[in-house]
Amino acid sequence: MKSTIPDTGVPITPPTGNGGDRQEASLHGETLLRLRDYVVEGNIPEGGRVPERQLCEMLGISRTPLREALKVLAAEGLIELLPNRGARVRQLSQRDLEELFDVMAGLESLAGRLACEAITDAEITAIEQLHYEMYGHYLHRDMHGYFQANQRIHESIVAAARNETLKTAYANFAGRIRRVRYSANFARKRQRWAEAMREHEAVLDALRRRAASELSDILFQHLRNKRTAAIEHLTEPREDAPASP
Amino acid sequence: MKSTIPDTGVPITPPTGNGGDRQEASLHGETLLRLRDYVVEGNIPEGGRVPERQLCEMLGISRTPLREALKVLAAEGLIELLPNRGARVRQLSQRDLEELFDVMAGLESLAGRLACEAITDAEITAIEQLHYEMYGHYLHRDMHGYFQANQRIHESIVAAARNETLKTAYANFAGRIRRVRYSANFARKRQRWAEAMREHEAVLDALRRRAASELSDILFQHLRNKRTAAIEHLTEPREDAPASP
DNA sequence: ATCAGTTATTTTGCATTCATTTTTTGTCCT
DNA sequence: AGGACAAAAAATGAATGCAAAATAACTGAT
Repeated sequence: MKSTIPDTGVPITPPTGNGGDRQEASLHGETLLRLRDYVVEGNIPEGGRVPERQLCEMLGISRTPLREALKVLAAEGLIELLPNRGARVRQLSQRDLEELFDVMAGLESLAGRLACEAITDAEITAIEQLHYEMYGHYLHRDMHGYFQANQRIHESIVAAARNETLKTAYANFAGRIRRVRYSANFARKRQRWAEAMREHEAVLDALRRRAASELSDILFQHLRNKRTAAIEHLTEPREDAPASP
Repeated sequence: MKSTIPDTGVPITPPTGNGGDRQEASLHGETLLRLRDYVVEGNIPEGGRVPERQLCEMLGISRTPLREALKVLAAEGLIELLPNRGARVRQLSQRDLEELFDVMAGLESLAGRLACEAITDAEITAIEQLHYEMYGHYLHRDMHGYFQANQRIHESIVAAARNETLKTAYANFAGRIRRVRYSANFARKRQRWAEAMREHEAVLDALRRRAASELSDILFQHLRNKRTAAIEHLTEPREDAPASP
């Protein structure tokens, strides 16, 4: 067999009890949730083949609901379906990444704008808390903690926009670049770290003043800078690694 | 039979020759395209049931590819699938519409911002042409022509953003509110018409100057105003109709 | 040994079939 | 008549089966 899925010999989650606390009546829905996570979490290498047969065994289901789920994932942009040649995990070109980051920037920019119309003082306080927490991680050079706090801040802004449609779209795009986002989060680029901290302070400032268009600009620029950092990181992947093996 | 699909007795498009000039290798892909158009064009009343069986006969296919297409359309937000109770054309609440308009506003706002970075003088000239054309329709009270020119202007801005991901997302959301958008395009509200013309002039002005954040603001506000007009139109549907039958 | 051509195996796409669930129809009772 | 219950019909969800396409394996020639 030439599949690219690491065969652990066990289903992704226990076959009977469903994995998380989510409930899904239909097998198709359940499969969709599990498969989406499985792909988003990077269990299959980019561009790797995804043989239906093997996934069926993995999930303990027949091909019908699996294929339905694959079609949906393809529509979401996570995988691509080549006619008669099966599904592959979508490989994102540099251009794809640039586009995705820009769309994310647009959505967050919008979220900020809308948030200014509806956000409560309590919500702002909560975001400030997250900001301080993030600052702590920054001081301790805790990349992972920093990343998580950062994510939660951005999610809080999206939540404050009070727009479920936006939230869903945001989650969808975030899923597509999740792997890259994490790994490319200016690993060891301390300069960019400091810069990002300042940008976040500007975000908070604009948010407190409910300055919608200003916040919109700041958020867009913030994500634009993140995009630049991410692309750079991918172009010159490891600045501390030896030049040759 | 209690379906809500008008039964014309003929397939949506001739079974053998495919409807448009689009080509799709798989039956599933073909079905998806045809069904999406069929729904977007409003052939099924809102909230109407979509019996698989009937659609299969209509399209001359078996249930498997049809069901795959339905799952995708559900993921796109055009229809909803109730467990064990089939597919319904998604009924948009007023809140849903508000959210959709806002997201569209965000995407167009982003498109304008990005367009400022890459748009050519020729493209701007083309948009100006469309603007004059639209002005002509405005003077002649030609709603349909006005609407189409308007659409093309917005599409041109999105195209000038040079972002396929954005373009796809935009098309998706546009599809969801297509019906409402058209019917609600301030029918007979001359005041709003004039206002929209002025806003479009401001758009062109900012575009010529490549004033990204300014254009972003203008486009957002423009769409916001459209949203208000659309919602109003739905709330008080016909201002010239008699109050009682 | 390498490569073209051919055959065998696997994989995909779609149709069909089977088991449940829902909806409708029919019947009986008040 | 009207409503509650039960049986029949239809629709959905998922598994299986089958034909076509693609991939892999094999053969033989250079």
